[in-house]
Amino acid sequence: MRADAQRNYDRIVEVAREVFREQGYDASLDEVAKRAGVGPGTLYRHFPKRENLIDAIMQSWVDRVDEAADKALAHEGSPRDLLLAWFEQYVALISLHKGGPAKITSAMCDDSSPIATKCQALTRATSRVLERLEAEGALREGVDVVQMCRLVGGVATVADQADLGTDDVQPLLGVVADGVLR
Amino acid sequence: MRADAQRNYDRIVEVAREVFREQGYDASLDEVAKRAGVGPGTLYRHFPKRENLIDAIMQSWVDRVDEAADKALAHEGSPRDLLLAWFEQYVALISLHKGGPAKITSAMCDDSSPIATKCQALTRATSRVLERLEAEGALREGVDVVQMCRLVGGVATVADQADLGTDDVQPLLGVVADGVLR
DNA sequence: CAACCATACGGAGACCGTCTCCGGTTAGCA
DNA sequence: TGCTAACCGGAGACGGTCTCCGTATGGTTG
Repeated sequence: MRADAQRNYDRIVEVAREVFREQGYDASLDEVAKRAGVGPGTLYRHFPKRENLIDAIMQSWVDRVDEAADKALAHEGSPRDLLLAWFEQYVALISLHKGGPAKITSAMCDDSSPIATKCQALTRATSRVLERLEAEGALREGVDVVQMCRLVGGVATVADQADLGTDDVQPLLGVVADGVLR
Repeated sequence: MRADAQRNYDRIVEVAREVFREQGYDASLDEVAKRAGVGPGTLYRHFPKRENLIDAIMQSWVDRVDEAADKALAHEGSPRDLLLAWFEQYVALISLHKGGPAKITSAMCDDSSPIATKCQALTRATSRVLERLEAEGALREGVDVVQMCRLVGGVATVADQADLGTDDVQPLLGVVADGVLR
């Protein structure tokens, strides 16, 4: 990649992160281009689809997912506490930007999605939590990772779109936890 | 209302129902106007916001909600069966059009929304089911109607956006049911 | 039945976002 | 220094939302 191309690429990602933080994942891409000081053509050449840009923004995010799982697993407490701790981390991670929960949850299991690797990071981290619960015999039969991600993702999506606060979200996660644990 | 206005109003609603069925709630409103043989101005005068049009389309829908609740309540079986039967009805009702689950679920509890009365019909029907379960002592403490609607709505939203089939949705509803029942 | 006017129509067009095409520019190399 | 492949970026096509305003018409009144 040529030096100027790399420069533009980095600048676009940086600016997009800022714009998406302010306006959510539906923000205008032309606005991103403008703020980055490049033409729309340049932006679309580097990132043909919006998802490609989101993917680029999320590069460092994968590490945070793993760290969050570590943190939840380190926490001592009942299986329910562990699960709830992870659910909260999960929701927080996918709700970083408005529109995120819907984008990420609907891309789950779609390997052709540009953000597929990001979804895999989430399912992998959730698996780690689930394995611990499994080992403790705290899990109901027939519960699998993808289901859990969809359930929690669904809660996060509703919370995101209806602008719910933590107080409204917590009980919902509680129900999901109860439905999944013995 | 003048006769020609009424004629146009009815025609727009009729056409919109058709277009939304084909293309979901995000369909172009200009297209609706065109197919209805009216100008965009006419459409927007009758329905200033997309939700107003959706609301008009859903006029008869409220009856179906009540009927669906009747049907679920008539069904004999365990509390879990009853709840699952209602959940499935619920999902089906709000998933009639693509984009519906998200629209309806995020309008829940927002009295200023044009489709507020429709949401109320849903919560009312859900209440009836919940009261029955309550009377049977099958419900956990601290579960309220809105939470349930959000949970099921969340599942429906994910299913809608990720194009999930019934086979994928059913287990999710099962988890919610287990989380809500004793 | 004619005249009037409040009401409603509808299309031109402003505005915004997406995305492409292509003439011009430039980095990197020989 | 000069060449060329790679890259830039802006003009503009396209499609959607929504408004404004000149025009048409339904309904009423004398």
